[in-house]
Amino acid sequence: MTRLSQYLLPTEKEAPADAEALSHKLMVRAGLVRQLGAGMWTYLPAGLRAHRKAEQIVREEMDAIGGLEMLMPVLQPAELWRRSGRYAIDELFKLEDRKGAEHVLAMSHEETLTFHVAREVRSYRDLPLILYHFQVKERDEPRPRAGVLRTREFVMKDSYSFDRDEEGLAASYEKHVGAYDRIFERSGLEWYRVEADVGMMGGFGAHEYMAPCAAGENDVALSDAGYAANIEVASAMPQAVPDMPEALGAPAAVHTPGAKTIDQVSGQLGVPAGALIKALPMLVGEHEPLLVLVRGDHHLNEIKLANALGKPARAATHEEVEGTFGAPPGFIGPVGARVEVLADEALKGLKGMVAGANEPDHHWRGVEPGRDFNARYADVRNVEAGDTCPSGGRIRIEPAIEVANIFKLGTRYSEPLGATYLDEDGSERLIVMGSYGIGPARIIAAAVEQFADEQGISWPRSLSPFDVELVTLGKEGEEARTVADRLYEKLRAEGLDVLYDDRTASAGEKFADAELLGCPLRLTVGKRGLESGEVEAQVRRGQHKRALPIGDATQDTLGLWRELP
RNA sequence: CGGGGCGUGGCGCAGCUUGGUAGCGCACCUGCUUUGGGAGCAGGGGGUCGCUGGUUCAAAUCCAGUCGCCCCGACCA
Repeated sequence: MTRLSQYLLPTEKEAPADAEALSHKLMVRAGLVRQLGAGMWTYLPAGLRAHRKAEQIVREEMDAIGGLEMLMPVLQPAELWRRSGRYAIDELFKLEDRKGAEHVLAMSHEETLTFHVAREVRSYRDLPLILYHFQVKERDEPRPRAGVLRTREFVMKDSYSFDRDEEGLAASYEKHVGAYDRIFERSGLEWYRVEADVGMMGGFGAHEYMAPCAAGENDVALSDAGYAANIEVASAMPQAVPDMPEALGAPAAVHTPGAKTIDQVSGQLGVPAGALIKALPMLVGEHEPLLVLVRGDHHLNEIKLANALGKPARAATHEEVEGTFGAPPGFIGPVGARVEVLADEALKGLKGMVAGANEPDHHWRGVEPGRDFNARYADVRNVEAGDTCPSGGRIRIEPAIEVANIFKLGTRYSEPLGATYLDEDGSERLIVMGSYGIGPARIIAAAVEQFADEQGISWPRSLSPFDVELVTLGKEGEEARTVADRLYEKLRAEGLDVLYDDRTASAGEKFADAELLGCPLRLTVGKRGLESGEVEAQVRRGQHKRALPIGDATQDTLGLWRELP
């Protein structure tokens, strides 16, 4: 029974003043969600329907690859997290019960499920397994933001694969790639599967599913040649520097008073920023000094640097630069450097460069990497729009929201939690794991972001809280009401989810609300249409209207529905 | 955690500079009229001015503290 007169769909003409992101504004205005606190959101009935639509797509595709649904608690003993070494994570909510026993609120369920599998799985005959659940995750986010996009509590579908070996893991991983590809195909979103950072903790590989939208927190490097990677790990051929200065037989000192920044140096010397060598004094693992070089117009990517070094590095402070690096900040350079030098690969083979002279107010011109200083090389820069990707296309960079990720865990959890099995030869082996997350709330928020227009939300039909919004303009006892009542019952009998706006409100108000909520199809039954024996159908995406003869309205609606995006 | 901003009926805001017991629009309730693009008229209900303390005869307004929320950055298993 979804008559709007008896439903809770509190729409607002104005968005909350503190809302910034489009999905935040529209989901509140359309009556889908309400805020309880920072990063805490309530789903109202219609919002929950959309969330469930996303969940159901995920569930069906998980079941299709043999995933087994279960349910694990959010409240957990702290001990489990001590064993995996994740107890110290700041994002983990910690609490005590009345007896003083320590607990946590789970931020994901690797520990929990590995704990169970360690007890229930004994033989290679029990493997492989894919287990999953939909459960609330709790994370003490440093900064919740953008409505439902980044919250402290949210539902995630997380699945975990358990295999005998890495070969098995690869197969389970591929199954998830297939399932996730189908999930996002069905969702109606614009999406990309991109290479992701595997982080310090794991080694084999990871992908993220990204939905491009303005409120996205990630930057994704894309090319028409099919390249897609998170900017954190993206790699590409740099663009050539225009108007490079001429090469010199040997470096020549130049006076550059007060020129401490790339802009100042390139301005004073009249050379492009790309002709400069940007020298970044870093400390690796807090102690080892390292001078990292990138082209003047490029930017260091600290994640790629950490991956190249095998451990994180941070920028040295001014005091540390003068002490440890023996050079004045702003004029540091690789020629005659006292510390180890790591150069970005984009510097290889360049000539006629400008670099700091390690003396106040001086630079060198005509510097050539390899000739004038030695360095080891690694790809540690951010790709830039316009670079050439490995498959030959030009890179563009778009903001996107991470809607899912898949990750090869290996034995990261099976080892500390003792998840082993007996192999055919009787030897005890560690179970090899993968973990795969997907956020239904982000899917629906991304859909709102991607397809909204001036009037409001425009759902893809796969995610819409209702298939059809039926608007009657007739009052109790009038023909338009009677006809709409009948149509409502018929459409429901055909299996469509119909939101029936039977309120006594003005036509304008009903239409505006319908467009704000954004169901893919709207049917209007009013006196005007009935005079010519028709009801009006309006497709939300593009707002094209079409008249349906009353007698065929049910079948015509079903036909229209099947063609919708 | 660093920087910035904001807390006044459900939503959006004014009032604060210069203290005198709270107002506007929307929404809501009642009645009548209206009914294909956010209706009209009339009547009405609803606010510890985030909280605590201080100054004062008197605090939404001044002072101190505190809590909450938003944005940028850092962070993001």
